[in-house]
Amino acid sequence: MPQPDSLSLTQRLKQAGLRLTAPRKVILRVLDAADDHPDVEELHRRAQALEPGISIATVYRTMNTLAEHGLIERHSFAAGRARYEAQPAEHHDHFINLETGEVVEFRSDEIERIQQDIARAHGFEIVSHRLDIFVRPRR
Amino acid sequence: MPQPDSLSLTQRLKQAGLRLTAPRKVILRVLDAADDHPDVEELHRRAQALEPGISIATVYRTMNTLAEHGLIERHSFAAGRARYEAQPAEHHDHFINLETGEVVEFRSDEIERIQQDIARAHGFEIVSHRLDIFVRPRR
DNA sequence: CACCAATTGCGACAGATTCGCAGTTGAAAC
DNA sequence: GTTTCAACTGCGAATCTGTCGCAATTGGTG
Ligand SMILES: [Mn+2]
Ligand SMILES: [Mn+2]
Ligand SMILES: [Zn+2]
Ligand SMILES: [Zn+2]
Repeated sequence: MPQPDSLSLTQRLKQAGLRLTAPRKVILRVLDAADDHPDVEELHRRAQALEPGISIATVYRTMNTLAEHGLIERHSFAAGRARYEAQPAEHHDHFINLETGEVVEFRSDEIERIQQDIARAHGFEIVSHRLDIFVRPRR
Repeated sequence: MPQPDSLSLTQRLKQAGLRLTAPRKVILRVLDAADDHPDVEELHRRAQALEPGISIATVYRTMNTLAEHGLIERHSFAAGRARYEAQPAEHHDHFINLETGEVVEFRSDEIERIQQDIARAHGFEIVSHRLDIFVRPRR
């Protein structure tokens, strides 16, 4: 059951009872424009480009707040910095191209279904999951 | 194509051209005895119990070395410390019980196959992957 | 327009892991 | 059995990512 994703990030932020502050306006715009999976430093860089003065601590805190409220997803594909994306309309998993660092999204209803089946067989209920596939181009 | 897993960790260590030092003897024994997914602190604790004086820096370095040579697997189920296990004979994925912290292993040949198919369809070759499923007991 | 809890910027702090370095030691070669 | 020396170790300092305390600011409601 995905959330009402027809709403903009801004609308969802207010709906969650959070304040639409100046830094958040900028960060939400950055997230909305992103078609990749930027880390906090990159988000900060992009936000700074739009509006200098935003603190990186605020980016960190905002990502925490947005994640807690389900407006974004946090990933940790590799060691090091976490990476983020706006909560997608439909769940997907990721290929990480080890040669380029590029991240490609995919989705398999079949895999999703099997996960459910196995979890149920073990007496579990799935809260969340992540499937990260590290790949390289076929030669 | 799994590696020659019939060999003991010790044998594989030597075969990799690594030195079988006193601390490593202990750490390998700890890894071999573990049936769970301990973190560095826990490994250090267990190693200390067998042989006081082993430094945690050595445990860190040893885990890196063993991982580089494919003798162990490193996991990061949650934020915080990484967790380890001896390279299993057969690949498996993990359920993480959010209520107890317990880790349960499972394997689905079907999921593995589908991953291969999708990767191939994208022109990728899989190097590695991880599927972590965070669950709770069904009420 | 006043009010006040939520939010921000800043620098200090924390947790996990890595690193530099001097001393030790496997194990290969005498 | 000795010698030899690069690999390895212990220690503490350093690094890196992320969090926190606090005083100042500010959304948004009345
Ligand atoms: Mn999935
Ligand atoms: Mn798998
Ligand atoms: Zn994605
Ligand atoms: Zn496991």
